[in-house]
Amino acid sequence: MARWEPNAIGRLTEAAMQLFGERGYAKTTVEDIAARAGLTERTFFRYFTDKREVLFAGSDQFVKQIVDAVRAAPKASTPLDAALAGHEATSDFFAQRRAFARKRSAVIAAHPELQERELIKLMALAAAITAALEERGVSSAAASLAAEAGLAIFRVGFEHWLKDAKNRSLVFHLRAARRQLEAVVVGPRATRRA
Amino acid sequence: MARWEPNAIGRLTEAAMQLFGERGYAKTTVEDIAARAGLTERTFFRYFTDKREVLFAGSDQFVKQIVDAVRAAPKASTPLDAALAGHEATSDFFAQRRAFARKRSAVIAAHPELQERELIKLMALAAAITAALEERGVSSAAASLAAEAGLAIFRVGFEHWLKDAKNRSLVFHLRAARRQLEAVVVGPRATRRA
DNA sequence: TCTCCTGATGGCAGTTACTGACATGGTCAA
DNA sequence: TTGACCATGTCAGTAACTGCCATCAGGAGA
Repeated sequence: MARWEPNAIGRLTEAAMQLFGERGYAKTTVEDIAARAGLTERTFFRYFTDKREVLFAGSDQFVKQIVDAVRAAPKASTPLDAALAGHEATSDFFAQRRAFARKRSAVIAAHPELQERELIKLMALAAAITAALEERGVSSAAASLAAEAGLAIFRVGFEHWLKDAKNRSLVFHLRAARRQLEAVVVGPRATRRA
Repeated sequence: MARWEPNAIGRLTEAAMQLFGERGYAKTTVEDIAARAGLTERTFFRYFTDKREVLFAGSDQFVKQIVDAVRAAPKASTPLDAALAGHEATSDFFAQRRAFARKRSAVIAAHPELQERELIKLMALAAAITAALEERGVSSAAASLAAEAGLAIFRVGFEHWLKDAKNRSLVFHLRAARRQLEAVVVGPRATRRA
């Protein structure tokens, strides 16, 4: 028998999600979170660099999954399509966790401190995608723009996916957003690409 | 003669920029900043909600200037062009402060805590631009995408402007980035818009 | 079986960001 | 001259975060 309950990180994360939802971020102390998880404040700070980070554990693997998909995209893909291939690779993952994603997004949306952390994680993702695109021979500026435009598409598509009463896939919403970005950039009366 | 030295906010901001540059963000306390500005910690927190905010004072007026320019853009402009008209409206402002902008950007780039704050300010700007575009009759999703794509252009253009040894204007770099985004979205062999 | 080492956890003291309540004292209008 | 004003100061308190050392079950080796 193990000396300690397993999965301390998971318990802390779960406790934090609950408490932030119940009382709000500012009104829950790290001690509260640790206590609900059956641990102490000190242990919390061994797993997470700060109070915000508790909702963002595992984002590294997430980035890796996306970057791998960018690398694996067909050579002929445009930079934007390669970036989107990365985001589409998360569709199955999210499909299994729609309810959880909704809760988590609601908590984050309600707390600017958490939004800040989410934004910097997304920019780290953008930087990783930019690097992956550069590996593919895309120029630095084009890679940045494709990565950031891809992120804009992801943000809009993800939001619509969360709200979608019909439960259509993330891929569906990403592609819709992609078409819309094209229209917005090129203009309504533009000739479409060959 | 005034009872107190004038421009407390400016002195605090200047002191903070200096100290963050000299010792780094983490190693300068709010008390340090206040002392260099000839004030106390308590007064610092009357002007700024937290330690990070000291580098972001006045961002409201900044947003207002951009949103006004978006509103003033020609009716016929595409959503993206209207958003970019907003960003171009800052070109003269920045032209006068290139050296300051470089210092400030260097300090922010060196400190993730400050990047987080900058990102959330930029997202607030995106939200304001989105609202302004919706006022113009642009659909919600298109407005979001145009605002975020505009921001991507701004970020890339601004970075190039900072580094530009030839000191070309921000407008120049924004337009270059805009062209590049179009290429990235539509694809290299695409037909250009009429 | 004994022993030693490892590794997750706890305890504790210290620093600093931030807040609320109240005090101070030039300045300026009446 | 006076009194209200208001930017600033003082002080005490909470909570985020850190460094250092203690604890102690379990596994490896003797």
